[in-house]
Amino acid sequence: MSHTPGVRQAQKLKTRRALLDAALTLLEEQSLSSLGLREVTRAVGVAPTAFYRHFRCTADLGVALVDEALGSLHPMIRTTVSDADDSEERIARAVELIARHVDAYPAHVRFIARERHGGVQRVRAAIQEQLGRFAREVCDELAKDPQSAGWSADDLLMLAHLYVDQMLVTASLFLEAPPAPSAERERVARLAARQLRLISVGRRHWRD
Amino acid sequence: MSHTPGVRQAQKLKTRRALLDAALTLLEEQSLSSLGLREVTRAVGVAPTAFYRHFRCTADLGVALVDEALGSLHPMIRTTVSDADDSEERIARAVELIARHVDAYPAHVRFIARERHGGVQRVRAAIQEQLGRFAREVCDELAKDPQSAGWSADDLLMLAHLYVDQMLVTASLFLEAPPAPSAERERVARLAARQLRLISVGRRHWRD
DNA sequence: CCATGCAGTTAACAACTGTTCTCCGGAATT
DNA sequence: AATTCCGGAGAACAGTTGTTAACTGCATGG
Repeated sequence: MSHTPGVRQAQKLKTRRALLDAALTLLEEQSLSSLGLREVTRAVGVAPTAFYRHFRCTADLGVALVDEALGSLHPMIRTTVSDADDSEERIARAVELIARHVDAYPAHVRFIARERHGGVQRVRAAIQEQLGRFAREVCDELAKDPQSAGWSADDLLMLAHLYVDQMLVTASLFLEAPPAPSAERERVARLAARQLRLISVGRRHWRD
Repeated sequence: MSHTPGVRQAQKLKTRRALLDAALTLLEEQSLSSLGLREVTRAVGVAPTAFYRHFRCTADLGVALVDEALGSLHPMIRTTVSDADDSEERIARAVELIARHVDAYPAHVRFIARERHGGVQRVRAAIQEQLGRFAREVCDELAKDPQSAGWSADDLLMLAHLYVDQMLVTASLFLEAPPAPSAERERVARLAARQLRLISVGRRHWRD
């Protein structure tokens, strides 16, 4: 039944977390396909063989990281989109929301950006599937908007993909920019805002 | 003076090409940060130490691949953009142009998409610099268009970046789709065309 | 309270990695 | 024709990798 958490499983989850965190740190300056099993265990301070108690291989660990990273990204997207119709301050708020998320989970964002086209097939597939799910959710959100009247389902999905891709591009730009108060960061924010604005303008005049 | 090509340099360039090609092939199912020096030389059929006659390390090889890959991508972008104003068939032609390029140089496209956010800093920087150059060229091209009257330089550059990113996204989608005559491929082409169209609509109504 | 389960350890394995040094043969230079 | 130059080969190095096996200790469930 596994009803009680137990000291046992608690410890297991703890080292699992440590493995994930260590991997995430190591992945800031390399890609998953070069991440060694021993490298991770060494960083955690645990025997190499302990790794197998949690993951079959580093690719499996990568898939787990995808779930975690996009799980944390998940709530953000809905908010971003439901805010990204036309109003100027709403766009600014959406961009700011992305910036805050990148600040809060930089390693997660970097991991997704890096492994989206990375060298490990299963991880790529996991990311693609999750991003597709996001696009469909965004699509649903857009459909609720009265501005979407007369739009075909296909066109809505195409716009949703545009938004999702744009969000990832923006997040990646924030990642490379120096943190909190910097001119570069403001530049990125303004660029992203204007790009979103242009897309919104295109959306408004789509039916011609 | 190095006036004559010579049998000597010809052979050197030949094995250099072999190294680059072998690396490009190996990089189809892994990323650069996990590409081993010996792995490449083994694929070519030369001694591991021969590698050093051409590159200091695999990162240097990666930078060379960036130049090569984006060199081949270079002429395409200008054509794509100078064709991507508003007319419907022009957009279709631009998308078809991207598709053809992906067919002609799939390994190059994959490499750029993969290493753009990959684990090797110098290669990332090289790609970013080249893409920035592309964006500026696209910007120049857009400026010539009478439709860009009244646009600020910043706004033109932001549109240029939008186009460049959109092109990479599209190229990456073509890469994953099955080759020549497939329904999936047509789906990607239509999606890309509509996204370009929406951007064009936004561009047309930007000054409001 | 005792027996089972299981996270983590230790040791060892063959295979692989990047790098250095020394050498060879043939093109290039004079 | 003699000499230099240099792309490549060969061997050896210390260090790393993933994976297996048999183990230890301790929380768990009967």
